[in-house]
Amino acid sequence: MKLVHVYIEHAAMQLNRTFAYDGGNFNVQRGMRAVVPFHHRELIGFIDKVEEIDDRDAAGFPYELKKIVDVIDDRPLICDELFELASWMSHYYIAPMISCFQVMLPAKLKPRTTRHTIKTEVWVRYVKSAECLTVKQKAALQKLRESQEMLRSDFYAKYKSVGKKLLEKGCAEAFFKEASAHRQIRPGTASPFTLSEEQQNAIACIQGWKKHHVHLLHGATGSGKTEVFLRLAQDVIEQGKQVLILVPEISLTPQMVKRVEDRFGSQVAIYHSALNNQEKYEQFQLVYKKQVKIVVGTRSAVFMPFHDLGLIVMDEEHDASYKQENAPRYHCRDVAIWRGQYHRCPVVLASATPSLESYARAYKGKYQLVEMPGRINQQFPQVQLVAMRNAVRRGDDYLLSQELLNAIKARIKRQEQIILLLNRRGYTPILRCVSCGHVQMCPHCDIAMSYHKEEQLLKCHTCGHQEPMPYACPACGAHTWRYLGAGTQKLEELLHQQLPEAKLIRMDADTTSRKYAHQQLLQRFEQHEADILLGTQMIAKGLDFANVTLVGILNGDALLNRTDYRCVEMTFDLLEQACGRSGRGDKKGEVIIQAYDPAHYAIQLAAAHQYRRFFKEEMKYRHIAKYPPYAYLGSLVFIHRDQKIAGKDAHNAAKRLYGKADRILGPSELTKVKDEYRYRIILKGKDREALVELLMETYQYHRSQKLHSRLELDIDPLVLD
DNA sequence: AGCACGCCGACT
DNA sequence: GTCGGCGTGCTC
Repeated sequence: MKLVHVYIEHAAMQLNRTFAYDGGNFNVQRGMRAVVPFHHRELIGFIDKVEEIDDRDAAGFPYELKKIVDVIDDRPLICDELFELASWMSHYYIAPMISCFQVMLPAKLKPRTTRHTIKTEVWVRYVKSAECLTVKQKAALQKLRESQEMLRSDFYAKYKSVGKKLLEKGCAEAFFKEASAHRQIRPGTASPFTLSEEQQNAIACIQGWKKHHVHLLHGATGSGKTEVFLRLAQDVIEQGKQVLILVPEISLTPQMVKRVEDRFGSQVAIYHSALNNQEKYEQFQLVYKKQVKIVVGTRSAVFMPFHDLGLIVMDEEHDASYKQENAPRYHCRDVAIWRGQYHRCPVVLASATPSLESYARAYKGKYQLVEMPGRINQQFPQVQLVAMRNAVRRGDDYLLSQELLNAIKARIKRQEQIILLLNRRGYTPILRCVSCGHVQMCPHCDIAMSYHKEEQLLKCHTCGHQEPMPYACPACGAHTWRYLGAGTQKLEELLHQQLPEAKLIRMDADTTSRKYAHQQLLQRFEQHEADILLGTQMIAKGLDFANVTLVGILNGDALLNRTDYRCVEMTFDLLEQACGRSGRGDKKGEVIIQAYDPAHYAIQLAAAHQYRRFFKEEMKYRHIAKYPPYAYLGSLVFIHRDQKIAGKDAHNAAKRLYGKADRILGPSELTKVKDEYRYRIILKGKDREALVELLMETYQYHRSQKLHSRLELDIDPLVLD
């Protein structure tokens, strides 16, 4: 008989082991999904190992082997490569196998759901011709015959009554087909640009390595990295292989998607989180059935079922959205490099501001460092720093200095466009009672609520809780409020007062919640329907508007006030990326950075575009404090609705861990989120594998003690606040 | 999770 | 003698 080992998903128990079943007469292979009986119910699981055993041996099992109810797939959904990848991830990120399978698949194919939810659509095809047809009917039938098959709705739309008649007469017939992405066959149109010497060099450097290798393409903003990717991709496609291009967030990089589609036409699949389940499933099928050559996608696209990858490109490789913040907490970069190694193909990590980890590896020679320091248009924007302390002292608005205001006026006069970056949503973040100093906090999180003037609401930016703006102070009954800080809504209002003639578009989480809102707003800006684009950090990256000659960064050092070990790096990235939005066309660009601490090295070096010096400076601090890339981090967060329980479990765990890691920090209390208290312990270690073992051991102990708090592990955490 | 099993007290 | 309330443990 066939002994089949199956991974099962179960809500309460994180089952990270297989269960054995009798495979019966089913065609069973590793990576297929199967319906199995499990404790009085039927569940869907993933088949792991299949072995042929003697029936007498089966009788010797300490438990009764149940029969598989059904096998869902007729070929493995998780191929050998992805199975191996899942095993690696499960260990590397300390996550259950089943969660690794889950993250690889679009929701429609995940174990919970059954195959019945897969959408089908009605198609029509040619059957036969007949004598009795009218001229119109004959013409319609001929068209159908030429195109072999058509979507019934399209067919009816084209030939209303004629189409129905043809079906009635039996000349055409309807049939069901699984819905798939509709791709018009269109060739790539855009002709390649002439390459600069720098671009040619970069391509030669990368192609010089025949086998798998990781390359770090450090190219200044506007240096023409995209064209390098497209050339490399073209070459790989001509060899008959596939290409994966990863981008941080598709809605923010519409221009990248457009350029790839223009060049390669219908050979491209797009995969990102804004697609609905059906759309994701359709794009997944395009790759599974080998119908596309290139995938452009966000983090989750790194799991597409490729069979012959020839190149992986990761644009903006430093971006934090490549890290998944729930289990399995993988970093897309690690997975991309793993797959590159498996397929023996080059992996190109690209950024104007590489992560310190990647740059350090390139610096040491583990990756090939390819530099493109110049800009295509040969000019960098001029950067001006404004010390806000002085500006406020002489009477400027604390949001907008006179220098920036004058510069904006000058651009509007010259019909040029402006991007303003303010890293804060809402109107004024904090509402404080003048008489008693009360600040309204979110009832579920220990975080001050933000005031949104347009809707007259207080919103919590952590959990989304909203409540109407209180008239009287709940603490003392007074009704004079003081507004502290300023957000995008407030800035919009201020600009309307100061520059009543200027048209502006505001872009933040509040104006872009609708699907395609991003693209629409950006398109309107591109067509010069507004002079000013005002937004949060979502507008700092990837945008390419030739007519923008001024970028204003309103609170250049806001990120520096955070407690996170990466806040300085994040400040540098944000400033350097924002600078890159200015002067991308023929006109000279300018950048104005307002800051309260303009002497800080992150701001000074970003203003001077000195990545290398920033790298060396910041690495000193990381070295002293033993932070990445000098050490690995592990984070343990204990969570419970009862503060005492969360705190006690965390302290006990810290006691047990003491002396086992190179350094241990905490437990420190984090802010309450969604009514749950959280305590974090941070471990630092030189040896990642030892850290993994230690975290795993702690987790198992925590489970074996049946403690009530929930323990969340994160190895290589990116954010620690 | 969710269900069976078993231990023990209450009640016919 | 038996019914049922809840704590415990298992799921191929």
